[in-house]
Amino acid sequence: MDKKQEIIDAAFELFSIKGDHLSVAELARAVGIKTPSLYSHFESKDQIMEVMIRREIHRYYECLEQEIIMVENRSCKQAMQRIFDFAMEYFGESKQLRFWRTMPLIANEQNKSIFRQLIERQENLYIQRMKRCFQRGLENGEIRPDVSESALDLYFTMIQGVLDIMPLRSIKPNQNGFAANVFESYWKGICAEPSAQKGTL
Amino acid sequence: MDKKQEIIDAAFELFSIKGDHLSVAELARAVGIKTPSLYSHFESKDQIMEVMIRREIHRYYECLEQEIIMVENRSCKQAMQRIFDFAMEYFGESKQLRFWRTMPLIANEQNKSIFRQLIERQENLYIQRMKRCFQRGLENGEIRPDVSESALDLYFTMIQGVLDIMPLRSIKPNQNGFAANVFESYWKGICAEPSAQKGTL
DNA sequence: GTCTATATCGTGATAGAC
DNA sequence: GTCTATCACGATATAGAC
Repeated sequence: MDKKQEIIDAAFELFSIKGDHLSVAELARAVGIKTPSLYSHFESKDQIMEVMIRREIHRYYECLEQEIIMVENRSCKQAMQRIFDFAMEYFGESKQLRFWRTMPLIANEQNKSIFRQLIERQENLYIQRMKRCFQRGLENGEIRPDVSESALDLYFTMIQGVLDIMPLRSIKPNQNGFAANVFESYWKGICAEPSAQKGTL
Repeated sequence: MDKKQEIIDAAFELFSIKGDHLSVAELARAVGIKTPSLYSHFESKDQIMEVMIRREIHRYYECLEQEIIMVENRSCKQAMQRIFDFAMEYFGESKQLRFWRTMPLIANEQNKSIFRQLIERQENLYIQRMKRCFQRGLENGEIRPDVSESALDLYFTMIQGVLDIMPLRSIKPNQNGFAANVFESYWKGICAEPSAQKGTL
């Protein structure tokens, strides 16, 4: 088995728990070696962090990309719902949620800047894809014609916000009612036939 | 002037920039004394952190409370808009946004637990108040009668989400268009006469 | 690749003089 | 209340044997 990989895996685990406070000693212990041995695999702690964070960012947007491709010929509602659900599933793993909350706050400014740019680029691709999905909904009449494009921004903010609010209120990702109801409320606000939609309360 | 207060102020500034990495040496320098002198005012670094964080949590919910009282006899839309705007103003100060992002990630588990409880209690009061506002909107016909209570959760998630998304897309709080448009989209989704609302795009 | 031993630094905190 | 001097500790990292 690949020790390098093992180290990165353990670094991810520890980082999502202890954030920047993870020490190389803990990391070494987690993979069953002594501290100096880490330095046969990596140059520095910062390098380990960089590789680990870069991998997770890449992994997330890779999965997201695949989900989007899979729903490209579905209805707008189905697509938006699926991508919403995907975010809930991915971030439902509390490790991953903590990773993304912690990552922007790391001390190393150089790494921080690298990740910012990486994410901004990926995020723009994601926005473009969802914009097309939204347009499709407008064109095929799923979405009311008077709905502005800001409703798509409301969609993005909803996803982020649900992920903030659920831990704040101690709602577990399993209790899926909260997230599902919020999405229904959102969709009801932009869909063409509000009276035809089934209420959730 | 009160040195104790000065220290807390400086701790807030530094914490919102450097998070948990702020050192007592920096803190002492910031208020123009040497490290050991800090310990005439406080018992430990953890205590300084506790007082400082507690103060900011209190300050925030105090302001929020006042805003809510001020809009209690206004229309539902005006009230929701005002509270939304208040959040944008408060967190528009990047210090405060960083404070609230960083605070849940501090290392000291005991402090962390104290703040969790403190916030959860305040947050419940806030939710109750907004629930009443929402009910008012339903009763006086501002909000469509078929809108479920989850639309209020969508409101909360929107506020949180806007605060996440804006820095992610490098949108400055001054460029108020983004937030304002998202709120309009939200309101359009729940208000009684969608055709009467002015679109924003 | 892994180890023991060690270097070097920054940290939070204390003792004790003024 | 503030200082100088100092401590104990844990951090990252390196040297060099196996």
